[in-house]
Order: sequence, then structure tokens, then C-alpha cells
Amino acid sequence: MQTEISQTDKSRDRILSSAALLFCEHGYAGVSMRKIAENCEMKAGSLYYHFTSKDQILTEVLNIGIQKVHAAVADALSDTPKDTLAIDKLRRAVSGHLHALLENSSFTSANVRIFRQVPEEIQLSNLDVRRAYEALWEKFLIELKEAGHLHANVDPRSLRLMLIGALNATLEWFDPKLGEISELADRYTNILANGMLRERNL
Amino acid sequence: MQTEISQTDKSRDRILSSAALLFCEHGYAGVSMRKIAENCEMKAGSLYYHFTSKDQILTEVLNIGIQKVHAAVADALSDTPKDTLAIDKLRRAVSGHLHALLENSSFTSANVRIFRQVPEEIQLSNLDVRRAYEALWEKFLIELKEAGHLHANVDPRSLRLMLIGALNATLEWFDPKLGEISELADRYTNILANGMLRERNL
DNA sequence: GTCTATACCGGGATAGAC
DNA sequence: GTCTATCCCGGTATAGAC
Repeated sequence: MQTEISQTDKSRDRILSSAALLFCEHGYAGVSMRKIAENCEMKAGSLYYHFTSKDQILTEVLNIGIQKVHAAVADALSDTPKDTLAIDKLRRAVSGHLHALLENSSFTSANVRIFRQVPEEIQLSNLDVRRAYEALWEKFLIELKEAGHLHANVDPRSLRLMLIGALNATLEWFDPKLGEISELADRYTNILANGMLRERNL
Repeated sequence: MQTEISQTDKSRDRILSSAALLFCEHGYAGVSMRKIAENCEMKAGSLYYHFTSKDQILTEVLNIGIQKVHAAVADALSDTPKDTLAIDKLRRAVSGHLHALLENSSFTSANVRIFRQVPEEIQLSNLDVRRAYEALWEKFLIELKEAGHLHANVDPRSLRLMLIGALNATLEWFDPKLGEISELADRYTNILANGMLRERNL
């Protein structure tokens, strides 16, 4: 049984966390190896013992970012009783995504912020984990549709893109020090589920 | 009457358009003065005849980005007949925002992509135009609320943040060459207005 | 594993010719 | 108005001491 964490692993993690935070704040090109090193109290040259290049750090940050939010939403959707209301399942998934995005780690937020600005080859290396996460939501929404919970003219794919887009955009303005993530999740769930208008419009 | 466009003005516009496009694609720090110059068939030194610094170009790009989307939405909301349905006004505003964001110019999309990553002082210099645009939406949504068109538990400010966030996020995946913006606007308007679930949930 | 020192390149910006 | 030439800084990455 091997549960000790080596010094190497600790340094690796510190480097990745620092990079994620800085990428999120200043963009990929706006962050230098020197600043990443400074942020974890090392010197720039030392980073190359753990990673072969800045691109490799970036690639790992992007992958971890999706894996974390995937795990959060999968957990939120897993142990729900059979008779859970559709809106409550939705609320759990929304809440899981928002927590992963807005608190704890910067990996998910770094991914959301910089994905489209990094070199295309690196975007491609992030596609597998992205598709797996998209499939998780798609499966959930298709099940709602087939159980008759969605309006007839709502397409699961379009809905997923809008929904995740709306959640990701909270990154631009929401400050977890000033507001409760659970309340945010409730408000978003309410509007997504019931809409904003009182009259039903076709 | 002075309608001629001087060579100076033409060059200025080309520089700003090139910068907007490149900022949008690669982020602020990811774009060099040399690349901006190359993109409008000039040399880097020439840019400094028109602008004193890269930051000045950035500042103008950000301001123009908001001004364009503001004008588009203001136009969409202006000449509507008095008896226009709430959902139709919403559709017009949504459509105006999406057209400004996804076609024609890169100024608005550059703003959405890079705003949070630029130096704080430059974010501050963009605040006035941003607040004016936010006020346009807020006014529209408060009028809907006071006319009794919004659900009681829907707060105009939260709604605005969610709504504009959802629209801005389309930038990450929508390709105007592959889909119709008007159809996108319809789908978003429908879900925002009526929600996704058939059952009404409180 | 982390350091210092350094190579080499491309960044923003300026000066002065045309 | 645009060019070329150049300055100085900070970028990524490597080599070798400790």
C-alpha cells in the first residue's frame, strides 16, 4: 500500500495549481514560466524537471479542469432516488457544475476562460475529456426528454449548449465571497426550468 | 459637408479591425504589434503613428465592442409597436445581441473573450460604456416586470446576468457559417421565455 | 529536486530617412 | 504616413553545479 505523497508529486501539484490560477486570470500567453515559478516559490529552471514545456503544463491544466467538473456533476446525479423530481435532478447537476467552476479549484475556470485561445493542437488534445463531459449532460437531458419532462420543441443538444454556456458565463461576474453558490444555482435552475415569462408563448 | 474618409482614418480602422480579430482569436497577450501590422499589410513601426501604445489600441477595441452591441440592441428595441408581445420584444433584443456578437465585426466578440484578462486599469476604462449597455437591458427587463410579464420570483438583475451570459457563451461554439443566427435567437428566446420543463415547478 | 547562468528569440517602443 | 534600424526587456528553454 503506497499512500505517501512524494516531494516530486507535491511540487508537480503546486506547479499545476499555480499555472491554472494564473492562466485563468491573465490568459495563456499572459503568463510566463517565471511567474508560474514565482507563484510556487521556485525558480523558472526548476519547472523543467517536472514538465518538458509550458505547453505540457497547459495541456494538463485543461484536462484536469474538465475532469473535475465531470466528477462533480456525475456525483451530483448518481445517488438520486428513483422518484426524484426532474427539477431537483436539474438543480443538483447545475449546482455541481457551478461549485466546480466557482470554488475550490481554478482548473475548471482556467479551461473555460482560455480554451478557445490556445493553439489548435492543444485544443484537440482536450477533446476526448470534453466529449465525455458533454455526453454526461446529453444523456441526462435525453432521459428527461424521453420521460416526457421537456417541452416538445426543446432539442437536448441546443439545450445543453445553452445551459452549460449560461453556467460558464457566471465566471465573468460571480464572486463566491459575495454570494452563495447554492442560491445562484437555485435562481438559474428556476429560470431554466420555468422560464422568465408568466404567459406561455408558442 | 465633410464626408471623405482620409487615408489616416482608413489606416486607423484597418488597424483596429485587425487587432480586434486577433485579440479575439489569441487573447491580448497572445497578439504582438508585429502581427497586427502584418495583418493589415503594414510594418510594426507604422502603428505608432496612429496609436501611442498597444494598450491604447486595446482600449479602443474594447469600447467599440460594447458600443456596437449597444447600438444593435437599442435599434432592435426602438421602433416596436406599442402592442408588441413581451416575447417578441425579447426575441428582438436577443437577436440584436447575437447578430452583433457573431457576425460582421470582431469588436464585440473580442471584448467578451478578453475583458477579464486585460490589466485592471483598462477594464476600468471600459466600465462606463459597459454600464450604459447593462442599463439598457435592465430598463427593458424592469419594464417587463412592472407590466406583470415576469414570474414573481424572477429578479431583473439576476435575469440580465444570466441572459447576457448565455448569449455571450454562444461565441464559444456557434459558427455563423454553419447555422442561422435567427434560428439560434429563436431557440434561446423560447427557452428563456418558457423554460425547458413541461411541469410548472415552484 | 532545485539552483544559477546563459543562449537565443521575439516582445513593445523610438528615431530618423523617405 | 510608412518605412528601416535599433534599443532594451523579458520570453522559453537548456546545461551543469549543488
